[in-house]
Formats: sequence, structure tokens, C-alpha cells
Amino acid sequence: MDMRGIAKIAGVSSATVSRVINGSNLVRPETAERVRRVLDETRFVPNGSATTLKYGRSSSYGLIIPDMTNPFFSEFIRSFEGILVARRQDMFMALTDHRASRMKDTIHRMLVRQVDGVALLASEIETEPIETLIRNRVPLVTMDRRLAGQGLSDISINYSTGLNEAIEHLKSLRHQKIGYIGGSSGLTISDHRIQAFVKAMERAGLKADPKFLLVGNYRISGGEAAMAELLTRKDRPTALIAANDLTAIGALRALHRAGLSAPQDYSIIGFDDIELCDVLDPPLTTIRLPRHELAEKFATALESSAKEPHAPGKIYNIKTSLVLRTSTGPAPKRK
Amino acid sequence: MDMRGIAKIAGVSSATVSRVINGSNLVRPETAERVRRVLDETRFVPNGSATTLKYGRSSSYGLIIPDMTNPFFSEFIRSFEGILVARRQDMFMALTDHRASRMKDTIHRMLVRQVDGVALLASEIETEPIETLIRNRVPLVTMDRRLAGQGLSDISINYSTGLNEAIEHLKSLRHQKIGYIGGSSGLTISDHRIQAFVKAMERAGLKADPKFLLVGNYRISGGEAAMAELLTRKDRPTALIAANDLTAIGALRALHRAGLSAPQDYSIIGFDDIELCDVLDPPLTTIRLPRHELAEKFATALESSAKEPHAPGKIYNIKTSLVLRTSTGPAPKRK
DNA sequence: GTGAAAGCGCTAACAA
DNA sequence: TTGTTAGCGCTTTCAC
Repeated sequence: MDMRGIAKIAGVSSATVSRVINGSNLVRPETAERVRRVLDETRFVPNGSATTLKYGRSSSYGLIIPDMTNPFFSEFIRSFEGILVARRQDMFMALTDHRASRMKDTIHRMLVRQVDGVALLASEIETEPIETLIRNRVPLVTMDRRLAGQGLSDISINYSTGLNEAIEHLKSLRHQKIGYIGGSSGLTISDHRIQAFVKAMERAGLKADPKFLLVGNYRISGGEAAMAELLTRKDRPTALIAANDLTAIGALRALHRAGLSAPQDYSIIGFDDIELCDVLDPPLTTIRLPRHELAEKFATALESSAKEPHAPGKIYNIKTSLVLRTSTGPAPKRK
Repeated sequence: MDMRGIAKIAGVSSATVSRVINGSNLVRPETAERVRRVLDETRFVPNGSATTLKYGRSSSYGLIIPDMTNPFFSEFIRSFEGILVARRQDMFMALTDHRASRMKDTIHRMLVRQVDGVALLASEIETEPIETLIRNRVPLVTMDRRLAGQGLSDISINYSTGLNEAIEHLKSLRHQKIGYIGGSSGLTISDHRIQAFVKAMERAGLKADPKFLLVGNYRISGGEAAMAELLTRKDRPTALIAANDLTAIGALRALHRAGLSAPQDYSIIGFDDIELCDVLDPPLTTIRLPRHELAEKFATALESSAKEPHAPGKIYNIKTSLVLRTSTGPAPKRK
């Protein structure tokens, strides 16, 4: 059943049916009512691809995520999807599994689908797919690339607010040697995080000892390996900040396996504030990156670029803040 | 740029361009080559909505998930997405947040998008949205409803295999009183699980004491509350099987809070085998529901229904099995 | 206030 | 082997 069918039953033209469906006010109320009744009775479902073809817009957005396994992303998706539904928009989702090579194909598929914009949360980004989007005039919003341009916006993360709080907190607990377990090397987002850490340390008048800057992989395994390696050393920090919560959980595990515990032996601070933090033992002190706000900024940025394709993109900022739980405590008195 | 534009540059008609893109072999190789060069040079992206409109199929599927927070679903999505990508199909994702009321709108949006089928993993299912899909001839695949029909298939879970193993395992550790913490009440999937538990107990010659059949909510909170309540009683089981891993994790937490631990004081078995199980303390013995296989069956079922809309749907079966870790041990000797 | 008709970009039947 | 053309279902001028 199409609009012509509805039109025939209701004794009007398909133009009128279209007007009724789209809430145009140049239809006589009685006519509209008659059409609406037929629409209901037949449970009419319009063909979206015809609308998209005609209209040039699909009212759907593409979402590209590196990794479903990280709860940070699943929690983001939940918020993002909720916001889109409220705006009557749909979501195409694609996963890159951290492989930049997957991106090209993914972007192509989204272009074919005529998405009105793309939210890109993966950090493994090459310039080519981005140029492809720009060339096709499809707005793109990225996370923490700190670059904007025509049809290109970014949600930049202000790590300093949370990190300053975190380091002040540790300092007040008499920690002097504070280490950092970073994310995968080679990603700009990892660079941003570690730079922010070093800067926050300096600001607090502490030394960010290069020996205490370890590398992880944003997963539990990376945090566990880094902490385990650290425990084999003689000279060690008394507190650690991790690049994300999974990394911190890994560090906690390594501690546990070594018969140690937080916060008695080490203070551990994560980053993200995934729901799991609250359920851990000990509950994880962490730097919160507000997911719902992040999702809202993505949606806002996408929509405004989609509406005004010629307006330049913007850089949006999002603050982080410390969430105190019990994985941090006074520095142990050691030799 | 559309196919007509490409055609003009290459000096052919748009039909030929279409043939080249779709790999038709009735194009002279030289012509095809010339067209392909233009396609590359202009980085042509076809308009998928036109194809969908013409063709009546969108090569995309809808996926409806109740809850991103449960890692079981995120792990499923990862597999499912991978399978679809390999088949050059896309995925529309929608979340119901466990509310049946959201389903109607969700299904409607998917119909508008002309999806070729819907994978429905939510358990809160009313008949109306299902009928809507059938009426519109869109194949539907559900999980553990154990119902099939025209355009309707189901992936049924064989709980018995895993549960029998689990209960034999507990029995061999001298557990006699085995309890069960179920999922949300009122869902058929919860009924299937508890019935399978009772049956497996009987099969092992043990009594499934109704007092030891508790209710949870498939989340950590439900498992924790149920276990906490259990601990206030005098007469208690020595082992517990949970309706999913999150429930088991909750039970573990409650134990821990009460100063008890698994497997010394209680043996705990989960269900699903999410990745987290391996990282818990203690690592959780659980009944594995193989996610990748589940995703493959969904994809297979969808594709075969989409290809042959008139063939009747099928019921696919999927087995479960016990994964031994260390949250289970010998029954403690008590009074 | 309503209808007729063109056209969005693609594909497939038919013609050449 | 290639081109012409109709039409998928919708929206939107432009006439009436």
C-alpha cells in the first residue's frame, strides 16, 4: 500500500495524503480527518527510501565506535540513541575494532545510506576517510581531535579539570610519586591524556618522572601488564592514574594477584567513570567524563552542521571531574 | 554526481554504468574499464535510497536490544555486526530499555527504513508489534520464544545441556541444597530458565526447594538483593545458580559484604559467560551461551527468511555448556 | 483547499 | 554489447 492507494480510498489525491502525513495546514480539517482515518485503518507505513530520495536527507546518523567491549562506549551509545529517538532520527552503527583500515569501507557504506552526519568516536583516524566525508558534504563530529573546519566539529575533552583535582587529592594524601598508565601509543587521544597528566603534575609542583609513565591499551589486560611490570621494580610510585577505568581495573587485578591491595599499598585512580566502578572492590576513585553530556554535544553538533552545511564547524568543550570512592588513601609509609 | 553524470563523462549510458557497478558481465571489458576509471576518478558514491526504492530491499537489518549495559548484548552486537559487514549489510540499532511500550515505535521506524528483517533480542514482547512485522512481510527472528511461523523464526536456547552439567558438577562437590536466582518475573524467558533449572534438579535426583528459588532482575542489583535476603535466613542452600552472570556478580558482592566468600562459603554459578567472568575474583564458573554462534544463527535465519519470504520460519537450537572456573568448590560442612 | 505532474537516482525490461 | 525508457513512492511547485 502506498500513498496513491490511500488517496484512492479517501477520495483525494496523493498530494493531499502527503500533506496530511506531514502536518501541512493547507488541508481542510474534514479532509484531513478522512485521510487520517484511512491511514489508521490501513496501518499505513510510508516508504522512507522514497522520502530520502526525494528529500536528499535520511534523518539518520552514522555512529562509528572502535570497541563495544569497553562499557564507556556502550554507555555512550545508550545516551546517544535515546537522544536520536527523541528527535525521530535513526542510528546506523558500525564498529572498527580499533582497525583504521575498516574505516574507509564503513564511511563509504554510510555515504551510500545518505546519512545526515557521522559521529566518529574511534581514535584510529586517517585523513582520507575524513576528506571523503567533507567532499560529500556530510557533517562529521569527532572526539578530542581538537580540529574543526567546514562541516567538521570536535568535542574536546578538558582533562585538566579532573586531573588537577585528582592530583591535588593524591597530594593531600601525601603521595609524591605518582605514576600514569596510558593508553595505546600512537593515538592522538593518548598523547592528549599523557600531556594533560604531565601538565597537571607540574601545576601541583610534583615531578612527572618518565620512569613512571607506562603504556597500556585501554583494556584490562594493558593495565594488568603495566602494573605487574611496575611491581617488579625497586623504585615505584605510591599512586597511579590510569588512562581509563578498564586500565585501572587491570592494575587493581595485578595488585591483587601480588597479594597487595588498594588503597593500603597503592592508590589507584581511573578515568571515565563507567558504571562498573561503583561495583568494584574497592570502588574505584575515578575522573568522570560525563557520557550523557558527551552524547548530547555530539547530537547538537551533528544537527547544527546538518542544518547549516555552510556554517563552519565548532569545537565544543567538555569538562572532567574527580569522583571520590575508596581506591585512594594515604600514602603508605615505606623506606 | 549521479550515474548520469558518470555516464556522460565515460561516453556511455547510465544503464551501462549501473551494469558496471553491479558487476554485470554483459559489458565489453574495455567499456567497463573506461567506466571504472571515471568511477574511481570522481570517487562516485551511489545513492542507496534510490536503489532501495527501486529494488524494494535495503540490505540492512534492524536489531532491537533491551539493554546496552549488559555485556552479553554488547558482545552479541559485536559478533552480529561483524557478520553483517562481511555480507555487505548494514545494521539499524534500537534500544528498548526493557520497556515494551518502546517497541511499537521502534518497529515502525524500522519498517519505514525498509529493513529486510528484524532481530529481536528483547524479551518484553507484546504481540502487536510482531503482527505489524508479519503484516508487512518483514522477517522477524526472536530469541527463546520457541515459536515459529510465516516469516517468524526463533533461536531457542537449550538450557538443559549446561544446567545438567552444572548440577552434576555441584553434586559431585557434595552440594545437595542448590538455589536459583532468576531473572525478572513475567518474562517467558525467565520462565524457561527456571523450568529448566527445576527439571535439571529432578534429573539429578535433587529437590528444587521452592524456598530457594529467588527472583532477580538480570542485573547486579537483583543478584545482590536476592543473596542478601538469603543470608538473613536460617535454612540456606550451599550453592546457587544465577539466571545470568550479572546476577551472579551481584550475589558475589553480597557474599563479600557479609564477610563471606566463594567458593569457601557458597558455590556460585552464572549464566552467559561474559568476558568479565574471567576477570572477577573469584573467576566465575558459568554456563556458556555462545554469543558468536547465536549471532550467526540470527543472521542465517534472517537471511533465509528474507530470501524466501514464503518459506515457513524455523526454530533453531543452540546449546549451552558449563565453563569451570573457581567460584565453585566442595560444599562446606555445616551443622 | 486540492490535484496534476515532474523528478529525486537507480535498475531492468525491451529495443536496437 | 549498449541505449532508451518506465517506474519504484514520495514531495512540491504550479494550476485551478
